[in-house]
Amino acid sequence: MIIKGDLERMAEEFGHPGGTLKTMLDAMEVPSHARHLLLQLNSQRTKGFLCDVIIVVQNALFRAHKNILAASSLYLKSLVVHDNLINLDHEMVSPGVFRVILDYIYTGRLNEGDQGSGAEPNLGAVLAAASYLQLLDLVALCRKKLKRNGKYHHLRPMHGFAPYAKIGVGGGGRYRVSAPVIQSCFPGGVLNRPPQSEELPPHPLSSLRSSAPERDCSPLYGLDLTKKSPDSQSQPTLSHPALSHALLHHDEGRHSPASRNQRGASDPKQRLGLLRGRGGRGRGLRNRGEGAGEQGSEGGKVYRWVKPEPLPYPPEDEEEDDEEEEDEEEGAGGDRGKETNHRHHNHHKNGEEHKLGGAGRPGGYGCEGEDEKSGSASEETGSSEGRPSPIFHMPYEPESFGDNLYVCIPCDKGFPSSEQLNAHVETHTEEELYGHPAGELGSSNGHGGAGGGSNATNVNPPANSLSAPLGLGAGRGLHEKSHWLTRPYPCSICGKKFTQRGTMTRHMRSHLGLKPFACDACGMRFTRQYRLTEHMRIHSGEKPYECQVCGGKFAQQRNLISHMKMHSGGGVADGKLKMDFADSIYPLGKYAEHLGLKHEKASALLAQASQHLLADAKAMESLYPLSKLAAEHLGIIHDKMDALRQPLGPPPPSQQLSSEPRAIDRYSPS
DNA sequence: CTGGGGACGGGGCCC
DNA sequence: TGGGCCCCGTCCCCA
Repeated sequence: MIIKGDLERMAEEFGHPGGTLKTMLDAMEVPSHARHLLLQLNSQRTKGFLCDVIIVVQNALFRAHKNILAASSLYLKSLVVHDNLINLDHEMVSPGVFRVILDYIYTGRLNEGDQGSGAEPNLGAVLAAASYLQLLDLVALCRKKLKRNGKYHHLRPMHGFAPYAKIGVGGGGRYRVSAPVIQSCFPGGVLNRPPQSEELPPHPLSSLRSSAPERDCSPLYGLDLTKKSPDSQSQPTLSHPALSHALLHHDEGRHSPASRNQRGASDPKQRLGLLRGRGGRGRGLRNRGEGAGEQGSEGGKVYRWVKPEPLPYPPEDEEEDDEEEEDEEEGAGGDRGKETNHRHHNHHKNGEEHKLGGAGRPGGYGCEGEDEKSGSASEETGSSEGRPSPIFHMPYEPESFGDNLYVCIPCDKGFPSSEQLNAHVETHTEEELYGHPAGELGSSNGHGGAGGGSNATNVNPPANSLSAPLGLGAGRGLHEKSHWLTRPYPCSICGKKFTQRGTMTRHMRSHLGLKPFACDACGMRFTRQYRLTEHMRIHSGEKPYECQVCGGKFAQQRNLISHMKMHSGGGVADGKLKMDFADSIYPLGKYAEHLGLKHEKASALLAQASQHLLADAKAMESLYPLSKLAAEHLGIIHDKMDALRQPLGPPPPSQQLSSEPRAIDRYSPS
């Protein structure tokens, strides 16, 4: 499998050129070792075992191993080196094509898909995607096959980029991002790049070979993306969107201003790729100190809301393991892409493999309650891109559903491409959506409640109910409709709906374990910078929030609030009282500004305090100044009123509630 | 066992 | 689009 040339390159890659080669060759005493190793890796991928990276391709998620991807392509390496989630431009790589590519990476075989059907992937698409992903070996293989098929000449003028002519073109395409890293190796750019050698690649991981010259030829490769800078303040600025994307996420983990400056430079979808780790989450799985997370168990799978069905394949895909002779015709390079289709049947052994969340997700994101009725692609209308679409994906076995990877939740029709699915979704009228006979598509039991209690809403979300408001009874349908209209941003993993896209994106991070913000002190990671800011107070010992009743200090404002509720005997029981305060405390709000409190917050505290003061004047006074204002509002403690008429000085240090701790500013990207 | 504090996650909302 | 802040809620620890 690994031939001499590969080992030379590997030796060079790992810094042991020349003399070490013999050692490596000698070490390969079992000729099938490499092959078996790859088979094992692929098997692990199909099971999701030890998969440490998720590749998002449009609406599809694939799981894989960073090492494999990194060894296959410098471009992929740059993406996965610090991110556990990478997002590929779906205009460059379709899910179907990427599935083929991923199979190739793990097997060295190129499954060209169903060429006859016209459904992707086809060689041209694979070629373009391979070029984009800088899988040079695959590029060469595709070219060879295309040439053999007499099709390559159609692509050749564009050097294989014909289907994606936007690449490298100066203007316009909305998703015209991430020109392949190849570009940097050829100053003329991708489109000017001379055709690659027709020499076929020897090994699916032979980017090891390509890495050396690429490092030499582009300053981009001078960036060591594999090394975290101990000093987050100095980060290179990249003009290359793809690399800047990759770097961006590294930077976000370091919170450097430079990284913030990268905002907007990369594909917005790629910004989703902020994965820093998949620490175990959820109650009872606190990942203190990071690294507690487990990987989910799905591998190389795409996700959609479908019910897992009994699979026609055995759970293990070992059928491939034997003894096909490769390199039957390609000489030194060793063309691994046999013409025979080679598919890897991924199989869920149990429902757990349908979870994305992995550990800490009891029940996972089940797909129960819905039948799989994969239909055929037929509708071809416009696109619903850019607007909410009831399209969701759940773990599934690509091979189990043929090429119709995209399933419309309402009608369960499958489509070979997201475009077709989006087009199909367009055909669903609102009347259809809410007039659907109840129960036909299953019951709804998850409303994705607003706020709080993540467990209650994230566990076992019924696919159909969470993803689309279909199949509902009249009354319930209206209710769901209101949800749908007021929460137009559904999570593509669990289907929970959100009022704002940003909230949904943030929610997605939690699904994927995206924790870009790392504590330099303990390594703990957070999904939000604000959380890190809070957390840093643990290390700094800063407790800027002080209870004016008992003098207790708190590092987190919310804990002070909670504490104040204790003082006030349980909080505000009368919501109207709270509102009355909120509506009438503008002067207080002004004063609250001095305290760093927002108007609403001040009113809430005031309301809480006031309830207490009605029974305990001492506490009222102790909440000074808020309580005094409250007292004024309530007409009590009149003897304090004079004090309020005096100019407001700066608040006591303990009341600078919103003052962000300067000591930890360095942790803030802003 | 209970209450309080510490710490953290998720969602809403505004900027 | 993301950051910042707030709120709700939870878990864990400890007295």
